[in-house]
Amino acid sequence: MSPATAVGKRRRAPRGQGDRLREEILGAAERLLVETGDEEAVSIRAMADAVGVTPPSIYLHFVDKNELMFAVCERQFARLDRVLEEAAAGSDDPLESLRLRGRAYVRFGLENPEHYRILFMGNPGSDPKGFDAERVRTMASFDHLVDAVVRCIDAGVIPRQDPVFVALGLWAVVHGITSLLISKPDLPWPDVETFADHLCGVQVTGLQGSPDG
Amino acid sequence: MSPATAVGKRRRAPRGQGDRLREEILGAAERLLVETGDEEAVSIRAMADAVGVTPPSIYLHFVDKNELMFAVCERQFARLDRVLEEAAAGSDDPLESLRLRGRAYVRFGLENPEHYRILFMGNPGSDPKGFDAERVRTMASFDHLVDAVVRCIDAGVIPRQDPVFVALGLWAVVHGITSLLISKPDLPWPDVETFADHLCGVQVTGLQGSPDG
DNA sequence: TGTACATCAGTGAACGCGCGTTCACTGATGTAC
DNA sequence: TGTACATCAGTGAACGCGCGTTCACTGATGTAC
Repeated sequence: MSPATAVGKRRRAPRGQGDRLREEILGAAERLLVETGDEEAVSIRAMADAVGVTPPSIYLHFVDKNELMFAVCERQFARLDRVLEEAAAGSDDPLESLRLRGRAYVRFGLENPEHYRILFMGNPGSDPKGFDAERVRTMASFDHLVDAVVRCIDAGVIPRQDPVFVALGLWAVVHGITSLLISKPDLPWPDVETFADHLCGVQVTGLQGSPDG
Repeated sequence: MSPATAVGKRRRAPRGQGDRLREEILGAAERLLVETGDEEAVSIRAMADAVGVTPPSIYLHFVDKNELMFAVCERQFARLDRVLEEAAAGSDDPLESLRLRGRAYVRFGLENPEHYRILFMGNPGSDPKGFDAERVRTMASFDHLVDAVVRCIDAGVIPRQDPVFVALGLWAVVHGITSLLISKPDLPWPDVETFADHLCGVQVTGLQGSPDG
């Protein structure tokens, strides 16, 4: 069933619209990540097959696999940011908004474990080239998190201190929950939402009486 | 330089001591993880080469690659536990001891990123078979962490509550720091020890005034 | 209105590579007679 | 004390596989004359 799965379901794109295939390929890559739950399964051949095209066609739209995976990461980053912003908009209270953000982050990771994995659990050496620290540092969602922390500080619910430092700490906490649940889903975890809320809550509470620096 | 790197440096094991090679192979696997920083580089061929032996020899000592990687994980688990116990013994104060434990955990991960990766950042589907949740749940170091939490509760420095729940939370926090630093080492992180101490401290402080359940 | 041509999306076959694993074997060494 | 033999650590060559990538090509379609 694997070879020629999609044969015949695709018509060659009309003249000006070669770019259509590009989008279809990216879509197929994401679908393969979801369906197989395994980054290894996202091969040039598998993507071509999923789209109903031969492998060399991929190279009409991406110079190599690295560039393709880079594009996939970019799209997931944008999606994550969108999801977090929407969640954060769910409350006017800055602390509650921050909490919603954390909860949405964990949910995003658990609903899209392979997407999350390529974004934040990869080997830095084997991440798509160019998709490096600089890229992560400048990603919108991190700035948005820092802004959210600033709003909490301004509102007086978090003591005044370096918001980037606080943001990195909160990120580490939600990342810890998310990635550990992804890698070890069968441990006796408490309910996820409760767990995330609890840990974020504890973290924020702890910031109040921060004992040392 | 890669082929036959180790040629000649090995003598065939004497009669009763075939098991020697087994240990040498495991050692080579660990060395390869450290040196290449890439689990992919730990192939049957690479290990055989590192030990100065041909690939089929590996199968005299492991039924397949899965069993070999399982053995590597077991050894790392034991090593982690040893490291944590030694660190925790550094103080008689239960809270300080817990903190030392957290700090040592992060250090272990950052000093052995690929070892850490195969233990706690793998895809559950591609972890060595048998090295599953059941194995992790029963690993000594987790029990030891729970015990350490119990000691804190008994000493009154952490409010009385389910120690397994608290332990999972603390684990998630140190895992978050460790794994994020491993995957994104180039972000503008604060000093690692300080950061770990700070987050663990905040977490413990937060547990005092735990706002909800 | 008809035809030659350039454009461009996509193909088919092949490349070299490293992987895990299998199979029939070799050759040193301790042991039994 | 000498020799045949069983044991056992390790070898050499090969298997089939899927991978990323390249190369010369095909054939539909819009455009210029």
